[in-house]
Amino acid sequence: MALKTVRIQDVAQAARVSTATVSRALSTPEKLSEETRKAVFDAIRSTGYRVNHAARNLRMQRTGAVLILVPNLSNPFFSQILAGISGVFMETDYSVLIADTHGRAADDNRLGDYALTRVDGIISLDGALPAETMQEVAGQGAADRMIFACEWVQDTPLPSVRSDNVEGARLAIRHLHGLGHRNIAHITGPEDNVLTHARRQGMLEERTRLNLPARDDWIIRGDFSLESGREAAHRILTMDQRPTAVFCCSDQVAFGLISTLTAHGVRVPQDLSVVGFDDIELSEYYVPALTTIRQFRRKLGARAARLLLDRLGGGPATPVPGEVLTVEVELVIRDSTAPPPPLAP
Amino acid sequence: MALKTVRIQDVAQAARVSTATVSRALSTPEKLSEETRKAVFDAIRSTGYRVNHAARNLRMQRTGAVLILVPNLSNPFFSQILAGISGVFMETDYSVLIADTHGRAADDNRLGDYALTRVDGIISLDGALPAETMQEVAGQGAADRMIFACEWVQDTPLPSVRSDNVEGARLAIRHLHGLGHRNIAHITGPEDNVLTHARRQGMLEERTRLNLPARDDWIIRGDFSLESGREAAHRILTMDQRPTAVFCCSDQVAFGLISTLTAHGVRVPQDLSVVGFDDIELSEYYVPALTTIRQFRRKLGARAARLLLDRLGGGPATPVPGEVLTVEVELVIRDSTAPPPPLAP
DNA sequence: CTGAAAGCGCTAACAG
DNA sequence: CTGTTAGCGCTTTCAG
Repeated sequence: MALKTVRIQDVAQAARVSTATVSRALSTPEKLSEETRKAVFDAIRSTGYRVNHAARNLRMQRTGAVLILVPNLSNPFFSQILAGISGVFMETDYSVLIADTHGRAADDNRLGDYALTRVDGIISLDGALPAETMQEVAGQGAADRMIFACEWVQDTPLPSVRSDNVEGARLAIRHLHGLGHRNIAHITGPEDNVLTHARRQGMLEERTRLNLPARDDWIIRGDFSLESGREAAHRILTMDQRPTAVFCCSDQVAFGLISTLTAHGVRVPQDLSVVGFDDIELSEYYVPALTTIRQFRRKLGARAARLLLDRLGGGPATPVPGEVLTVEVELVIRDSTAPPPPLAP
Repeated sequence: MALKTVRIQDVAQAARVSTATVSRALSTPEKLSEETRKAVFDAIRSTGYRVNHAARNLRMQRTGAVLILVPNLSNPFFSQILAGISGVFMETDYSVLIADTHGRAADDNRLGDYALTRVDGIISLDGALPAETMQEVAGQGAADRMIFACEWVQDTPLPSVRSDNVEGARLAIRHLHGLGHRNIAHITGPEDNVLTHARRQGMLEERTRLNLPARDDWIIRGDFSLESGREAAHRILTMDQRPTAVFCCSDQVAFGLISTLTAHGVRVPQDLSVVGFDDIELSEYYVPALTTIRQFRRKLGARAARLLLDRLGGGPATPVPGEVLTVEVELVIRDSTAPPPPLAP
């Protein structure tokens, strides 16, 4: 601020009106006489006035910002959801704050602090918020200003926007079954994650419905990461009876799996078929191009943003608490799936 | 805010001191008597007080936030830089605002608006800010509160933190040359991008130094994207004389290239070697695992954050304007490069 | 339709 | 070491 800051009062002076009028020109221009309005806007332009948000927010008892809680900023999966969210708020006068919870949400009561004094609302992409944090948020009356997107916390009354994870898993299994696979393994996410449960459930349901064999060691614990895909590959390589197809809880896991399998001479899809989940941009360009369940991440983010906006603005169609908005998913068939090898059992 | 908000005054009352004392307890606790300090902190705890940042910021003539300008949020390359930046600011009382410039930086004077009233400082990962925007920023005295990271704007006095792009390109070419390649192509970034120039320059320098053949059509225009890698592949497939190796300006381009080449029966690295740039997490898990130039993105982000922090705080070692901090890069050799095929010229 | 005036909650002189 | 006090720049009654 090298140049002295232009206040609303300077504008008022230049326009020969009161500060109240300038303020009104900004918020409710239609309530001013044509003449006055023009004078004010001319003054605004000539003085180079910019509103001071700190002052406005203080006065209005709001912060003008929303907080996005991301489990892991360096995971490309989230960036497109962020893009969706960010796109919506860009059109509003809210600023978007982004915080990485690093898997282990704000240890101290930082979240509480933010919830109360730094932001008007929160979108959490992290479903692993500690119960006490949730309590605090709820207890502080911030509950109607927080929603979940993508992930969510079980048994919370907060609304959420999520992909149809169960259906996604079903689609994957059905696709593999349609190709002739019967021995299908699944690499899960971390045990405490809601997505893990939803996808595994869909997988199990469909497996049962189709009467496919169930072996315990075909459910392999992972954590959505590339590394866990690699580990799963090693597990599979040492199995006495290998599955002919693997449904992975994320594309990253699928990449880790395929890369390691390939390095060990197992060909995908000739020897083993792989289905991912997410359809990140890269999946189309993997070798082989990955068959996967597409999540509309941008749309999901945008929808979450709008939902929060509604609640903040006391919008008309304010959804009931606990509402769940489900975004459809779709199967994208590429080159990582094929009929099982003829000689396989 | 269901519960009435606790003000500094309420704390003062509870602790039987003045508001000034409470304020001091928060900012300079060492200047209070043991006794008073304890009383205040007890009161803070019992009342559940939280500072109101809008008020503090208004008073202190600051905003308590920094803005990160990202060319494209959905590009995984940036997310880890963000993580690095975000990690540093997490330790401070600055909030991190993230805005996607969508390649075409804030059309309206939104950036100016932000620069002046919503944030104390800016880190731009976008080197393609229109000149007029830069002018505005400079003109507003915001120049000493803005820096670049990763990308930068040519001929600007603003400091920047960047990878050693030229050296990275040299390393790539040297590696390929060491394997026996002489016919090396390069897929560039967009023409108006500073990284494009730096990397191409390094590439050309080294090619000259090593006395390698230069063909114009071996410099292929791209734009860092997967799609542009695919397009480049098609170009290469139709060349009368194909290069035996390709140095790509980004890992994404390399993926697009390899995936398309593979689909057309060209094997990497047996028929053609490929080197990327960035070393995004996935590169290690690609098929084949990608040989590439590693950028320490997290470190780069963190360093940029600290640089800005210094300038905001008027830190001791405030760097001179225009300073360039260079972060080293390194060659990571994996499986996408090999000696050229024996039969090739 | 417009103006005067009262703060929003906090910090920083300035006194004591 | 602590208290008093004057605003930071804005919006919003309440009058006119």
